[in-house]
Amino acid sequence: MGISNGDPPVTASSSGRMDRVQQIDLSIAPAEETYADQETQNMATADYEQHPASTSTPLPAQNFLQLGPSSGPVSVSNHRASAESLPSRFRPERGDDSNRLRLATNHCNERSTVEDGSPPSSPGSKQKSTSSESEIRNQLRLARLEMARMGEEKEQMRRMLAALTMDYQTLHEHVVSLLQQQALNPQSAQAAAMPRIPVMAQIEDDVTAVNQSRPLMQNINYGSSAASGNQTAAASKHQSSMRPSGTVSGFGHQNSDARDGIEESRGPGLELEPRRQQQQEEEKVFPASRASRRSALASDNTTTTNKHRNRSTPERSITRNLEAAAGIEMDESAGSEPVTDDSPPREAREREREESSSAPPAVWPPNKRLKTGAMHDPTVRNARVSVRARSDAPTMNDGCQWRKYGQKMAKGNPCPRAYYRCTVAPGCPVRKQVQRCADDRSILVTTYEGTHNHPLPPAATQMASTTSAAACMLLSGSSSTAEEDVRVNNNYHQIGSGCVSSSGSAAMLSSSAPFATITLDLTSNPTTQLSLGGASAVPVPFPLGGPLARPHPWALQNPTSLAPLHTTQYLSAEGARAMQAAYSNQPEYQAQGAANGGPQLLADTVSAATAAITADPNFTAALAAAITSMISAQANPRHQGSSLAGEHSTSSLQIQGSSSSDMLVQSIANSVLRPQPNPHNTSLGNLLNRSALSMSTGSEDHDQASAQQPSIANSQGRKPSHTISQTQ
DNA sequence: CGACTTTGACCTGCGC
DNA sequence: GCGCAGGTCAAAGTCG
Repeated sequence: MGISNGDPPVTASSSGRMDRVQQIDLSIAPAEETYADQETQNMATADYEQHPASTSTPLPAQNFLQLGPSSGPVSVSNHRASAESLPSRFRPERGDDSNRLRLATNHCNERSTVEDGSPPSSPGSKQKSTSSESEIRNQLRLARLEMARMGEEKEQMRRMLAALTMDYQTLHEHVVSLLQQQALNPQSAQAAAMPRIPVMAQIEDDVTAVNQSRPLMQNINYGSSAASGNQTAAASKHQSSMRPSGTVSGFGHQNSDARDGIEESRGPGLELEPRRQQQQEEEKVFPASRASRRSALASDNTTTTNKHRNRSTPERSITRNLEAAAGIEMDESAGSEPVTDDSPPREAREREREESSSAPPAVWPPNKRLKTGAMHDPTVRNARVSVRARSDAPTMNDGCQWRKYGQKMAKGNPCPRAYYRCTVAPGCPVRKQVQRCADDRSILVTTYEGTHNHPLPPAATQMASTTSAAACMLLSGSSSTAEEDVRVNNNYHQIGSGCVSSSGSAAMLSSSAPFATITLDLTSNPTTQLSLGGASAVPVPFPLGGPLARPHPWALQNPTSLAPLHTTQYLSAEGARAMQAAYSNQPEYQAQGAANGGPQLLADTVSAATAAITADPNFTAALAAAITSMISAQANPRHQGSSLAGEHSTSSLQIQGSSSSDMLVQSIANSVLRPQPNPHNTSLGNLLNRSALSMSTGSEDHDQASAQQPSIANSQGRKPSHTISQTQ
């Protein structure tokens, strides 16, 4: 599946992509990875997790098997049984074999060429030729044996995938039925507000049991778990805290306790013990309360000069990180607690800082971890949702209150970029960037980042919901990854460069590495465009509004792990209508719309965009192709791009509709339309399952896909990416 | 007077 | 190590 287009070299964020490859890719092996230690195929699961070649990162236990929505207590044993064979199965043996075969073949060819050019009558040439022929025959025989073995493995993988898919489907059906029962129950409303529905708790317990029994399976992600499973404790805490109890996020497993929040927020997801340990270690390293730190900084700020006030010292970074990670908790402390001077003196804090810096490397230095564009959680801060819309106003009216806190001139754009912070609630981490398009200054590009930790106004809520779903979908394409310590399950959604026209016809989503960015282009015409970009883009309809009000825990896993690919899909109007119909059938949205009485235009936009994106069966193909491309890019680090949205070049890839589109589309629709406890798992799980299945359907499929892929026409000549334009 | 905007400085990550 | 670019902060200024 190698897409060879000169892509940027591997960056720190690329490690997560490799993890994703391992999560999803059952049959496509990184073409460039070589697993010299063939004996490791027989290694135990734990050994495999620590296999030095299995990932470019030192992160063990990041080999995910994403099964999709984990929805039921059913067939856990099957998962376990299936997983028994995973360690060796998921190893990129095929790629390894392929490489070896390829190398062998090339070797033979080279030899033949050289020898053919030698004088045939020279002494010893005949003998030499005979020996080389025998060698070639031996190599061919070996190659055949390898191929036969690969075929057997392929069959095994197919069977395993089929079993996993069946398990998942069973679980999903079970959960759906339970949810329906809950809906019929008069107490369903209350149950819906429960942070943790019983069935999910049971599933979670089952999955946890499986994980505990099998170390490798710790990272099995059932749908949303995929995202959450990788989340760090801080991120989990952040996520859990970011869900106000009063919000409608049905999947919000609220729990004030950080560690509980990890498990709860992940739903059936699995938490790695090392992550807990990491959080504990972090707390050890930074024992002081976040509030006191903030107070300390505040007090320090008042006593120091402007130049030396709480500037970005490591401590400050830590504080930022903690603040961001703490979410509401931190906000509350900041908002309600007066700035006291109970903080330790500067000397003490510097000492503490030194201690922190000298802490064992088991804990990634927070001041380093935070930076990569994300203060505390790369997923949180890396995921963005952009909205392009024509507006004469300085900023779009998205229903939220914003306060401008900065303005900078961005490179490549004569128009300044303004930075806004949500002021609806104190401490809301949501920020947005507003910048006019350099080409067309009538177009306002608004990029949202973060998740509201407060209820949103009706107008903003709808849009945020859709945005959230879109971001989830987008990011679901990218499996959870593990950055250095794997932090996933962040309620984070971004809009990068997509569009949904108010007419309900055009929506273009794109994401680009290293930031997973979904872009809604409201400036385009009625054709819905789905652009899966750089990281992974999933076409999702976004109502104008703002950041995600109802975050999907699993959604923003690790944007950085997304492949630098672009996929663009043009959805048919028929699909849009179908999806709109489906959308209108969503009780949640109906009730919401009725209660809110929000702008009908906004609702129409959302519904239309959702419909357009999710109804089109071809979307499935686009998604599958995007995932495939992402996997390929992950397998080939050179393909990893780091360009921001709108900066990457675009290539085109023509793909045909997928036969599995119905199910996937339905899953996506569920995800978009029902941001409930784990419905998004469906889409993610199906997506991944489909992707894995399609990838495991044989090498011919791969070859076909590979052959399809690169029709690369760099339009911008920067970092090549790929656009999947679906032909209808 | 409070809320908001402007603006220069600062910090960090990344590429060279 | 240096410079660049993006992002953030907070004092100063502005507005209602």
